[in-house]
Amino acid sequence: MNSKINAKNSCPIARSLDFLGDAWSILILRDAHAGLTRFEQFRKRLGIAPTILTKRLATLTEEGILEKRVYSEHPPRDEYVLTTAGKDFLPVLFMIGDWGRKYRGDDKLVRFLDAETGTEIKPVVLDEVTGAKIGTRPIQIVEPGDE
Amino acid sequence: MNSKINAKNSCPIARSLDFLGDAWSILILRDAHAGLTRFEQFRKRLGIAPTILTKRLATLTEEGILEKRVYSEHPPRDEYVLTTAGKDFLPVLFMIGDWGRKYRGDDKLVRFLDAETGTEIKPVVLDEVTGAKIGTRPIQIVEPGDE
DNA sequence: ACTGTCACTATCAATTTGATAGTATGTTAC
DNA sequence: GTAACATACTATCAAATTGATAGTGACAGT
Repeated sequence: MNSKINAKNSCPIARSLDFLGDAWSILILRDAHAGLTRFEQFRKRLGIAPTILTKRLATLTEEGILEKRVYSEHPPRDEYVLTTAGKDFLPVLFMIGDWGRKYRGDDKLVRFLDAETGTEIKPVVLDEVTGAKIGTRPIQIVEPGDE
Repeated sequence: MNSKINAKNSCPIARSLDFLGDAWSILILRDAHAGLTRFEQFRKRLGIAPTILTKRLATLTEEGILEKRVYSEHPPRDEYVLTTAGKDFLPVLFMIGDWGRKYRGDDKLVRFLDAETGTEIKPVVLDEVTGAKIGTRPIQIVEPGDE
């Protein structure tokens, strides 16, 4: 898919697809949120070929989702940390996970707990304005320019 | 990426990646939620090659996200409608869109309004149990088997 | 008969993927 | 001091996927 089409699309979903729309990128982001930062950590955890990992990390860095940082001059070592944009991707990951748990789940899934209460997190998407759950009320789509 | 790896993974995010992790699939789902159902509708709206569209629709159908339905015997015509699993994907689409609006947005984006109130929808992910916004509190990851 | 619509399939060049091996720059153990 | 190890990659290349273009089959309308 030509990413230049998406970048100029008026749809906010399409705009996100330059890096999303690739399974490895999503898994890298997941692991970055779990605390991984280094090339070898990602490679081992994901079982991804180094060629592909290099490409994905480069894309995510260009897209401003990860940031490359030198953590050792001698020997020269780099790590990849989440930017604010990357951290803000967490809700998307949670919703993807929630869908997977519901429709691809069985008893052997990882669980995410609230560290303070120890309770399992049940993510829901609400409209902050009306307080309604997404999907329970009709939606109106407005193209830019139309009033 | 080998999809069989993801299907047996203990991570709910990985389990979702058999169809997600492809930009076209996400766009097809977006348009299905906007009311499109037919091959030619998707093809024209997305500018996708028919070979690719056939493959994506087949995958989404196999995965139980879309359902193929004959809407005319003479002439023979099919359409693709969202299953419950497909409809439940809407919150994910909203969060992807929300991220895109924040980090890839400008003034020329489509807006989503609550049809009843006419207000713009501002999606947030909350933990239904604690009521806290996702990302504001530390998370504990529990592997299956570990107590 | 001819043109049009719809839901595709066939063909095939170009791109992307990803497995494997190797490299550059160092540190550590003996 | 040299052999092994660690990290973050790059080079190579076969295989798979992508996607552009053209065509097909079943019908409808005029």
